[in-house]
Amino acid sequence: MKSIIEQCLHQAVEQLKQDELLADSASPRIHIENTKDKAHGDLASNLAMMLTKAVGQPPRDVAQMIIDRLPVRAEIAKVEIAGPGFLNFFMADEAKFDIVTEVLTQKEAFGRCQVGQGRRVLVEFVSANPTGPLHVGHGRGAAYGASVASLLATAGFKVQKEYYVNDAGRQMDILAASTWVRYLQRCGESIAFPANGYQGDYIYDIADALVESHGEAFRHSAETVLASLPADEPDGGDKETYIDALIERAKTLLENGYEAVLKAALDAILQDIQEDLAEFGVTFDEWFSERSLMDSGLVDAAIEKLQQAGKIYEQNGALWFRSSDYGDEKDRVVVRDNGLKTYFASDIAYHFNKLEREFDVLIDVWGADHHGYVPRVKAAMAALETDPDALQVLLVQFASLWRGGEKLAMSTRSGQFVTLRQLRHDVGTDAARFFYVQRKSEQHMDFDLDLAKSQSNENPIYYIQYAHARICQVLNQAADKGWALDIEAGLANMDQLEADAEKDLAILLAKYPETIARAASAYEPHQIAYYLKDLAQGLHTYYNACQFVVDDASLRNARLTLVSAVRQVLQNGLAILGVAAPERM
RNA sequence: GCGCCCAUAGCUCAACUGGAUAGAGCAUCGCCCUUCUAAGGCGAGGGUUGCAGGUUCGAGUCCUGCUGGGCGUGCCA
Repeated sequence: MKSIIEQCLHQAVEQLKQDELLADSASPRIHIENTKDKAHGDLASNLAMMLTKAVGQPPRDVAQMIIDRLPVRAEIAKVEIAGPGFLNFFMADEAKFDIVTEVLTQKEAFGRCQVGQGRRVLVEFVSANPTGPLHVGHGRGAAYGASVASLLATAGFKVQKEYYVNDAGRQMDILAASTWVRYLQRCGESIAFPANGYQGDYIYDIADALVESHGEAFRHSAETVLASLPADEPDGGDKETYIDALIERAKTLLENGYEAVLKAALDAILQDIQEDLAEFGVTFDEWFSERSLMDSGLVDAAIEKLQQAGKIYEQNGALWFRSSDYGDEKDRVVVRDNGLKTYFASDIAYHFNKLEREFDVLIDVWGADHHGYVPRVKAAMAALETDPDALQVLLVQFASLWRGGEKLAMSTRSGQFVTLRQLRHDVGTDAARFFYVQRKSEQHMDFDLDLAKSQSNENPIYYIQYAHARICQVLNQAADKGWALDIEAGLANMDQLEADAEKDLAILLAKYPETIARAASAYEPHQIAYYLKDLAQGLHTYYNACQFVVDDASLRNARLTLVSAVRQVLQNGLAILGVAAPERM
């Protein structure tokens, strides 16, 4: 419908040019919006106001000039000038229900569009360090990233979802050392856990599995392990120095066994994360290993490239990248004075690699605490002569959890945090996915556990699911009476629909495709959530206003056809958000 | 100190990218189940959009300066 009006307005503008009331060079952006107030018709355009200057007449006069040149269309019942110069379009009632046919013929494809034009987009999200289970903070990134990915796919992008696994570097050594100490404790060695180790209980589970599979193969006496190690923090030492020494000791004593311990820990945690996300309805096409980047020499190659571009210099024994040449606050280290490459070095290589895989758009979903990182990654892309604008970093703010009216304090280092798995078990996947995604990502959000958990009218997810279930049950009941829905008869009798609730529903259905397009181009799945609430409300209003299963076959089929179109759109929208559409509740 | 993000009804949040009288849910107060699921519907009250300027036909939205909060500002990841 919008496109029809757009065409008409376009023709009117051309006619204005022919009549020499408007310069040929003028090409106004034709903007059509949905009206908030029914008195303003169904759709409105501000075109006349936009053209005020170009035409040199007051906006309302321009509006009249446009109306005089509008082609006549059956779908448009009436056009009015209103307010400061708005053009208000009133749709013909018959035309309002055309959308129902579209929905029911396109089915799950209804709402798809081509704003993506088949461009290849890589959505990288979650990418939590594999050093422990996912917590609720990761949950928001997971829900958001997954919804953005399916939103983009719906909008005509070719989407690949990727999880970047930080399986290289010192944190992996700390993980191995933490696991080894727990393992030694399980073997009966009296050895204190390092202050800088990963404290969580899950390390015990990995150690237990290690005992199970390898017996005492990695056991060394506490005396041997601790011999001449510096003091740990509780004993007045430095925890960083201590754990580095402990790591070195582990490598020396375990030799090849060290890799085995590390791999056991890494595999166990990765598998846990993978299962956790799968149960959350979040899957990936690729789990991209940082270590594989290192091993295949891509990190060295990327540094080499920067060197050739003259963007690397040495200072204090380290290699620095001149990111400040590209707007970063200061230069950044890529190779430390001890020869180790930084995380940033891997990230440069990773992003370069993404583009080499011929993606047109790169989307990174990051926690907002990493925002300071954006300029240096873009700087690296620019230095490598790739387009920094191809990278779109979407920042997700933290969610604070509330229970019993109190904010839950969380700290990762002490292992005191609510895991994503706990959250799922507590409130269920549907409610969790919906709650995360119903807020704009850059908005700080409060996650009310009691509300998400409550199976009541306070919980918005049930409101939408209930609308879907209601439609299913109505259709079932009609079928039970021998009045199975006849869509053909329904579509042929749409003129039977005269109630306001019915017209409102049809207009809501027509808004779905544009909601998808808008939400996709802004990376805002929350718009889908709000739309679905509106659509569900329209259905509930209709349900209370009219009886669907009536004796009159043509009216009955028309009504059931309308609600089955609503059901289809509810399904399509919920699928994007990763929320189930139950048939009964 | 500097940089980025945020501030909208009592609470949690929207507002179609600058449009008409700023909207929902929850909470409060009225109504509606012998009729397809009341996890529902209809209605009422509730606002100087943090403050002060500016840009223009028009600002919650854009620009500047304040106030208040979050985050960042490592040869950590």
